Order: sequence, then structure tokens, then C-alpha cells
Amino acid sequence: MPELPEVETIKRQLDKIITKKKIKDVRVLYPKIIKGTRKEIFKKLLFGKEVKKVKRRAKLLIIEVNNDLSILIHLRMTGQILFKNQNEKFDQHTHVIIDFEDGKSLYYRDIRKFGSIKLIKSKEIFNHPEVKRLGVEPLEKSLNISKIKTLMNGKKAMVKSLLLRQDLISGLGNIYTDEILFEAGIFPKRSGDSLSDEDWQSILNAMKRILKKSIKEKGTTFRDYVGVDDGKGNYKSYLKVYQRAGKSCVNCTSHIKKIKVYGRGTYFCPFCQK
DNA sequence: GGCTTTGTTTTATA
DNA sequence: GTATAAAACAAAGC
Repeated sequence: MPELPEVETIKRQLDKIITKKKIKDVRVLYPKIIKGTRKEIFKKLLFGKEVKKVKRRAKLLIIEVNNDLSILIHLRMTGQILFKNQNEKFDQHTHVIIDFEDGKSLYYRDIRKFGSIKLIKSKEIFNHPEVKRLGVEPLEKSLNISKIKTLMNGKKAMVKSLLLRQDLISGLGNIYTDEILFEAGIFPKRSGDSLSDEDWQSILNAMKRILKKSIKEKGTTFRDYVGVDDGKGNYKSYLKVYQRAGKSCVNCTSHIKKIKVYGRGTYFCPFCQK
């Protein structure tokens, strides 16, 4: 489940590795992953292009190539990007391969096939609907207490659903919302307008602290997430509630419970989170 | 073969 | 019209 820290990890790794590499070929094994462009056009447009920069916006990975073109990648649940030799073997879950002139390749692998790859003109990126709708980045300095209060003002929905809304704050997913709410000591079903200023401050602090720590640990590998070197993320060992149903709370003697909130499996401590 | 999984979009409801 | 909740969707694993 690649969320902000996982995508940021991939972005940092990729930017170091593939800038200035020239694309020699593109192999499309499962065309449905590519949205909005026919695979022949997709291949043709990328042929011979050079990678300029790798960026991230929320959970989106953006690979800029020359001619003002950008590859927009959303990994959804099980998407992976692997950097390996061109002649490397790949399995049935590998759907798109970008070959570089130097004998290296990027492999897009996705067990569930929920992810997407799009080709967009770089100057149109910020007007692209998938990017335009996104709210503030959680680690931006501009996301301070007054900003978050303005964003959430009058919202009566459950706090977990507010944190998952990408048009308010962009980049949080199921793992980190649960961890943030535990750290802040707030029950996920609390309505937004029941939270005090202190509660929002706790959420804000937990959000920044947890995301930064997870980026440092190269993200969370629960099942499928790996970095471009196939390496796992170490934040799993810091998880306090996510996927810990039945286990004891790290702060008290209660046991972690699992409920459904906003249609999502949600983990919390019934004693620590009010 | 039904249930689960997540992020996002779409539809329904208040 | 707006905010929220619920359902749908993508596809595969168990």
C-alpha cells in the first residue's frame, strides 16, 4: 500500500538512478495499465527520450522526460517499480518495462493491476484532474495549525475519513491515518467538528513526525511494497496499531481492536483513543 | 466462489 | 447546492 512515504522513497531512489538515462525501448505486456494513450503511441512518444527528473505529488510518481513530457504513475495497492538489468527474468505480474540504452530497465509490476500509468505534457500536469484536485502536502511548512483548522472547519465527517480525503490533505492512506490517530490519542470515528484545537494540534504533530520517520525508514512493507532495489521498508517494526488486532497496546494493557470506518479496516486502541 | 484488500470515483441520501 | 455515506470498481489471492 504505497502511501506518501513509500512513493517518496521510490522517488528519491529513482531520481538518483535514472536521470540522464535514454529510453531505448518500451515493452508493454498488459496495455490496460496505460490509461489515455494507446500503447503504440505510448512507445513512440517515449522512444529516444531522456529522463530529466523524478518528482512526487501526494501518492503520484512523476517521471519527467525531455520534450516536456511526463510519465504519471499511481501505484494504488500493489504497484511496484523495480530497477534491474534488461535481460532480467520477470513474472506474469510485470506489465510495462522501460529499457534504457545502458542495458538497465525499469519494471512496472502490479499483482492487483489497480495502478495506472499516464503520459501527460509537463506543462499540463497541474491542470490534470488527477493532480489538480489534490490538497496540501502534509509535510509542507504551510500546513500549520491555522491551515488545518481552516481546512477542517465545520466538517462533521469522521476524522479518519477527513484525513483520507486527498482534496484536503494529500498523501495519507490507511496505514498512516490509523497510526496518526493512535499517536494523537483520537478515536477514528470522532466527527471532525468535535475535535478541539489541541486535538488538531496533536494530529498535526503526529502526522509530521510519523511521515518523516517512515521516509527515513524507507516506508512500510506489509506485503507488497518494495523500493526500486527490491528492498523492504523498515517502518513496519514501528507500527503501533495497523494490522495488530488482538495484540496488546504498546501504551496500556488493552488489546488493539479492528473495526470498519469509511469502508476501511481500521485499527485502534479502545483505551488510548477517545 | 465469496470475501477481503485500498485508493478513487460514482451514486445515493440527508 | 452541499456534505456525507454507501456502493462500485479495478483484479487477484486465499
